[in-house]
Amino acid sequence: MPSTYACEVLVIVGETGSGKTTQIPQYLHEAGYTKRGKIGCTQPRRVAAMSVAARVSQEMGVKLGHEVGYSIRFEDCTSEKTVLKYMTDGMLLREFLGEPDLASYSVVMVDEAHERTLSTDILFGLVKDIARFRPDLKLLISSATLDAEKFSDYFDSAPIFKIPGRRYPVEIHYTKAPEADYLDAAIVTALQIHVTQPPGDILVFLTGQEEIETAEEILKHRTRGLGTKIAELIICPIYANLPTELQAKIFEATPDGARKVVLATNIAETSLTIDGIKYVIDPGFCKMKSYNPRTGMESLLVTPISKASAMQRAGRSGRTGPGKCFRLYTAYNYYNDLDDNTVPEVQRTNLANVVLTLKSLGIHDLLHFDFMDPPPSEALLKALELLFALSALNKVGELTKVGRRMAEFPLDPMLSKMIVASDKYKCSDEVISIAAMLSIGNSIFYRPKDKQVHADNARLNFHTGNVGDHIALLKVYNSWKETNFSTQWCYENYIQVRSMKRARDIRDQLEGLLERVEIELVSNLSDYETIKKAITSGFFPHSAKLQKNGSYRTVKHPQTVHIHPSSGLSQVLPRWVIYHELVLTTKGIYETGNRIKAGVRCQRKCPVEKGVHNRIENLKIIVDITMTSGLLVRDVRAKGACKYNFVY
DNA sequence: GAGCACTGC
Repeated sequence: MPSTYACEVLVIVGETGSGKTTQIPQYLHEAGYTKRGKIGCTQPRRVAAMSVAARVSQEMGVKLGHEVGYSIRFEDCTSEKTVLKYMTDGMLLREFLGEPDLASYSVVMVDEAHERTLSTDILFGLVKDIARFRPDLKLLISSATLDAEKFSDYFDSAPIFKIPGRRYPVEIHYTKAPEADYLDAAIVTALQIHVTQPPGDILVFLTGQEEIETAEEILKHRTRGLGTKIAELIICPIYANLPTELQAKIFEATPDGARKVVLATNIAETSLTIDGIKYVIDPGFCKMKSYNPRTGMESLLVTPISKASAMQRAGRSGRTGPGKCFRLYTAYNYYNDLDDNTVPEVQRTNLANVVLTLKSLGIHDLLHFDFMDPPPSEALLKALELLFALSALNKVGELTKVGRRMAEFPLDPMLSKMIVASDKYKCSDEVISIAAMLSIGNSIFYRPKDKQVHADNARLNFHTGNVGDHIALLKVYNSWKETNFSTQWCYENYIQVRSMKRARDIRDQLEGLLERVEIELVSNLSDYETIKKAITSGFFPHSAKLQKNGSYRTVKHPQTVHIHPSSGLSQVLPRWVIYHELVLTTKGIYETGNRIKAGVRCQRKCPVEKGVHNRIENLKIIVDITMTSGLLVRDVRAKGACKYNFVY
């Protein structure tokens, strides 16, 4: 049936501004496709799903949430009437769990497929599979020009349909020789544009908060030195962790005679668009997550970007008129050293959660799952091994009852396991708070440069009684709750309001899910030991033992690590610790010697010479250890150790 | 005594 099958899948290529996302679902609706099911359209980001749905409902003259709606985590704006449904790709993946054949859909459109998010890649395999026995299901895969052929090949030579887009020309400039210090080069370039080029704002792509803060200081210093000889230069930093009220600055209109320079992370590449940008400075780097399946360690590394990413960055200067992009690498570097596309996330991440999801969809032979770009098999095996150790899978790789309960939670398996275990220890109330706090990552505590001492003191308050970081997080959440979720309280305690609100949303969702897996909401604050036991039954693979010299040795993949100074236990040094994650830092180059360099893997070709290579190699193994006290770990270690012999 | 790209469920 290849010929009939091929007609059911269509690859759409359309640049931004082609209207594919808003128009195609409407055409299909008019053509009668919604008579026998919904049209679902996935987006990588929540904001996009919401705003596109709003626009389409307006164009169709219907109320948002009626015929046209959207569905994102924490917010379902659809009704029984909804026939055009915009949603995040992760949301459709969750829907698969309840409806494995997507019976209520007649059309699925995977939009922005070129971004290759983890969810998009999993969806590919799943929709390709159901299309085999559901010839009535139409699949639309919409992507940027570069990978159209690849998508077409994957979907059995599906036809490609091109939609022209409108775009302003962008002039690309390269450096004549590689830059030794891209940060300095970026600053010099920005100042040169400022004094020599016609009006228009500047966007500089940097790798992270620290780099942005450094650049801001240097720029301020240098423009001050020039005094009134030059026009005003307004410096606007922007990165995801910047408090919301400070982010607003980039959207303020630039006053006449002045020029704005926006110092941004990759957030400005896809997630937000800034009006008035005419010049882009692209040093060619970003921070990227990579995963070492051998050690199970994830790390963030400064890495050269891909050609696709460089083109996306350049395009940011041509949104409202012709633009210019200054690449701080040579044309030779661009054509010969940069990869065509960014390595898809599925190939550089821990797959424990993906494997749990696929298993609960009844897909057992994961090594032969039809990934467009398969992850390393070691990563799959590692995930299977972990799930087995957590008792989520049995010896033949089938989901256990524990595993089925775990799969209900949108969390990493170790966090889900800790929640499932809290049933036994009668402390689910506290454990879901901790799980929610841990799952937002490390953006809870706000630590401005000029008030570090105050911020650190505020943080230490939550550690009274020498409690570990997990219990401290619980105290933070409960204290905030006692103030009736006060914003003022957050400011006084140097805590990020936005993160806390997210923690509350996640916690509410987890509380709702407890009911589904029949875990009673029980609180037990009189005894932290039960809470620690629950945490340990999820996190025993992350245990480490104190060494004589004050460092720690991890149990599973023996390696020397240190407690991160931001941990409340960095001065306490318990005999045993359970840590939440290992992080790469600049500490310990001599303690761990070569092992550190071994930790920095996946080093890829670099478009610039020496200077930047040094920046990368000087990163060392980071280790943040967040932990509970030690006594629990001993019995758990024994339990974990005997389970590690799993061979799939 | 050091760091946290960006999403998403």
